Parts: sequence; structure tokens; C-alpha cells
Amino acid sequence: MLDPKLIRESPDLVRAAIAKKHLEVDLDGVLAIDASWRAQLQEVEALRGKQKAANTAMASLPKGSPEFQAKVGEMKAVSAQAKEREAELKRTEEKFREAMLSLPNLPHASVPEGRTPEDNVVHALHGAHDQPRPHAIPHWEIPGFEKLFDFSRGAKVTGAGFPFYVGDGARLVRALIQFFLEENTKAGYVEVNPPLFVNAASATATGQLPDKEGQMYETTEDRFYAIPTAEVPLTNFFRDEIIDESALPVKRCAYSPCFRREAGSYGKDVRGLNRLHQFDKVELLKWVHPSTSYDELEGLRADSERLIQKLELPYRVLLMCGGDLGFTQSKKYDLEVWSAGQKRWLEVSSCSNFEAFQARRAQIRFRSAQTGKPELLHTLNGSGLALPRVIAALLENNLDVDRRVKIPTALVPYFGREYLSFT
RNA sequence: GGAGAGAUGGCUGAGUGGUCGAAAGCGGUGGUUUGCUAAACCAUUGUAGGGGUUUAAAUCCCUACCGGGGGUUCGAAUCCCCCUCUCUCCGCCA
Repeated sequence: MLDPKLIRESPDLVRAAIAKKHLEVDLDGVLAIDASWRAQLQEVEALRGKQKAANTAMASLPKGSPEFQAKVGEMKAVSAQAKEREAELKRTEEKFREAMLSLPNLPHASVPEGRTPEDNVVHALHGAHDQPRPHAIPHWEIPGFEKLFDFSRGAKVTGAGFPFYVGDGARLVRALIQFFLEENTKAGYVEVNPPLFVNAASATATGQLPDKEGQMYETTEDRFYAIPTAEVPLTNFFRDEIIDESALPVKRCAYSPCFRREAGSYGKDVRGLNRLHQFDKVELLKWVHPSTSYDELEGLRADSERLIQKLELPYRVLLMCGGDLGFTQSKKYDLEVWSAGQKRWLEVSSCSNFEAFQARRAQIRFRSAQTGKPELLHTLNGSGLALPRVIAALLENNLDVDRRVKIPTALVPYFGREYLSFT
């Protein structure tokens, strides 16, 4: 959510910023609702003031006296009018809130212009992704792949995109989770094990609701949402709270399975481990002072990158252009690993600064040491990392002629062996 | 799942229809005293929104907020209904 004062006082600035995201927004409509809301508010407040004054006067009058009775009669009309106006105000408030929720976050000045994913800027390139590997094949074509990553059984038991991980497959998943959590903890992120279902208020605070409910699995009885990422419960940890300024930045990480309906996905994007309905991810989250959030974003990206480096995977860093930036982000880097068999980049992490967009929805504030007043903080999050595509890249890049996959040195202590075997 | 009890400001806790944004205590902040600390004493002490004034801040005025939502009433922290959460007991269960 944006600051209502900002759109009121600098509508042109907001309009220009939203244009950078190439989104259609009826800002004038929002401003019109805001104007009528303020007019109605003043009316209602005047009526309430009248009631309050009468109330004080009546308190000192004898209950049954003629003056008292006259006052009651007089105030009945005021009361009815106030009730009517308040109902009207309430409807306007609801409209205003909906309108505000429909406004996207504004991109940072450093976000490049652009409309499509092709316009994203390659910020950095690491490792030798371009060396020829004539024998590399897509991971799902590796003989024996189904033994370790059983999509058929998963489809039978649940549905497409819910694989079983078996034997070394399951072991690799466990090793990666453990590795990521250990590394992130060393980097200063406190480990959290979050709830896997959240309520509507939480999903609204992080921006999944309204509009994106189709992307989440929802329970029928209790109206809980299966989390699409640990970002949702983690960010909401401090919802409606005021944190001491000296505690900032707060850094936390969480492993969780993630559940996504992925309505509308198709083609090569969804083959094998590329896109699943349930997958494992370790998420990094920071709650920071507004003045430091862009430095913290660089730090977050570095923390995420270090994991890829330790896994010895070639990767690149993309700086997302305005048009490819999400609804809620101010600035975002995507980290993509090279998958030698598919000969394509796979996104394994997305590091974003939300500025106060989520914090305003969630009312997460800190008490300023200078002013003593609560102020909205900034939230950032990034993956550290999402597992399936990391696994895909490891399988495709490290497969040797004996159908063995070399486990990166840093991961060996967690996996327990130097090779994963399909035989 | 069943029965009961609760939810009040940073915390504890009073308040069962009207000058209650809310007693008291604790904590916080400022001050007096003090060689320093402590103690004592005095003062002060929430959040949000709107409006006036201002270059801005400060300040001033108004309104709302006693778990959330609705209702009764001229008037609700207080009465009624629904919901959420916490606690106790019973049942069930990893």
C-alpha cells in the first residue's frame, strides 16, 4: 500500500512511477474517492461533536426534567442523521481501501526502463556457463531419473507437480535444506520454522490478496491459505507490532515447503523439476531502517549469491526492469543458474526491496530513537535458495559418463557422499 | 468436539449506562536533591485520522480507538448478538 498523503500531494510523481511498471491504474478515480471521503469525514465528525457536547450537558441535568427530555428529543434527530452519514462514510472508506490496495508499489529510481523480461539488465555473470557440454541432457531424460524423482507416483497420489523424492533424491533435498540453513545462520539470519497455512489478513499484508487468490491453495472449512512462500508467515511475524529501533536490522531465515497452483503455466517451463506445485525453499527476510534498505538489498543479494557460489554453479544476476517488476516490489534482482542440459537459465532466487509497501499493509513499525515516534520500516526478502531448480542444475551440470552426479565440495558433509548415483 | 471463565493504555490492574482516553501502581522521560550511584520528591507519558496555522517543524482544534464486527440507546469500556484468541475441565489424538 502506498502512503495516501503521497498520492494526494504528488499525484504526478506517482503516475510517472506507476507508468514505469507499465500498469494501468485509475489514479484519478482513487483521488476522487479520497476527496469525497474527507468531505464525508468532516461531516460525520461535526455530528459526533454535537452528540458529544449534548452528552456532556445531559450528564449534569436531572434525568426526568423537562430540559433533559427536550434534549433527548432534539438529539434523536442528530443521532439518526449521524448514523446515516456514518454508514455512508464507511462505504466510502471500504471503496478507498480497495482502491489503495489496487495501487502497485513504486519502482526505485535505479530500476531500468523496460516492458518485458527481455529488457531486464544482466547485472553480473559468474562461472563458465558457455563452455561446450555436448553430452549434457535435460535432467528428466537422465536414465533412472524417475527412480529418484518419482513424478508418476506423485501424480497418482496427488496430481501433476507433486513428485516423490526417493533415496538419493530425498537425501539431496535434505542435504540442501540443511546446507542452506547452516550457511544462512552463519550469515546472521535467525532460523524460524513457520506455520504452513496463513489467514487472509496475512496474505493481504504481503500482497497475495486481493487478486492472486487463484495462485494459492485454500482450505474449505477454515479459509486458510497454504503458503506460496515462507515470506508470507515470516513477514507477518511482526504484523501490528512496533519494534525497537536498536533491534534493526532483524534478519531471519526459514525453510518451508511452498505450495503454488501455477494456474496458466505450460510448455517447457513445467518439465521435470522446473516448476512444481509443491517445492522446498529456504527464504531470507530482513526488517530494516528505511535509510539503509538499498544497502541491505545488496547485502541480501550477496548472501543469496554466496550459496550458489559454494555450490559451484554458473549463474547470472538480473536487475529487473520496470515492466517485469512485480506488483509489490520497488527493486528486484533475480539470480539464475545455468542448466547445461536444457541450455537455459533457471531462476533460483529473487531478492527484493519492498520499501514500506508491505510494512504499511501489515503495520510493522519501529520506534525512532530520535523522535520517539513509530515509523514504518522497510521489508526485504530473497530466496536462499529454492531447491528444485538448484537440483536440476546440479544434475545437468555435474552428470558424468557413469551416470553419477558430482556433489559440490561444500555440500558433501551434508550429503554424506561425493556422488549421487542413478544406477 | 463439549462445558465454563476471560480479553482494558508499554506492563499489572480498577471501572456494569452519562463530564471515562479511562483510577491506582509499575515502567519510561524530564527536573530537584546528590561527590557518584541509589533513594526520595515534583512534573510528564498512547495510537491513528481530519482540519487550522506554518516555507517546514513545533503548536493549536476536532474525531476515533477499552480483542474484532454488528445491535439497543439521546448517550456504550459498561447491556444484547456473532466471531477470533487465551485459560480451566471433559472427550479425542501424534
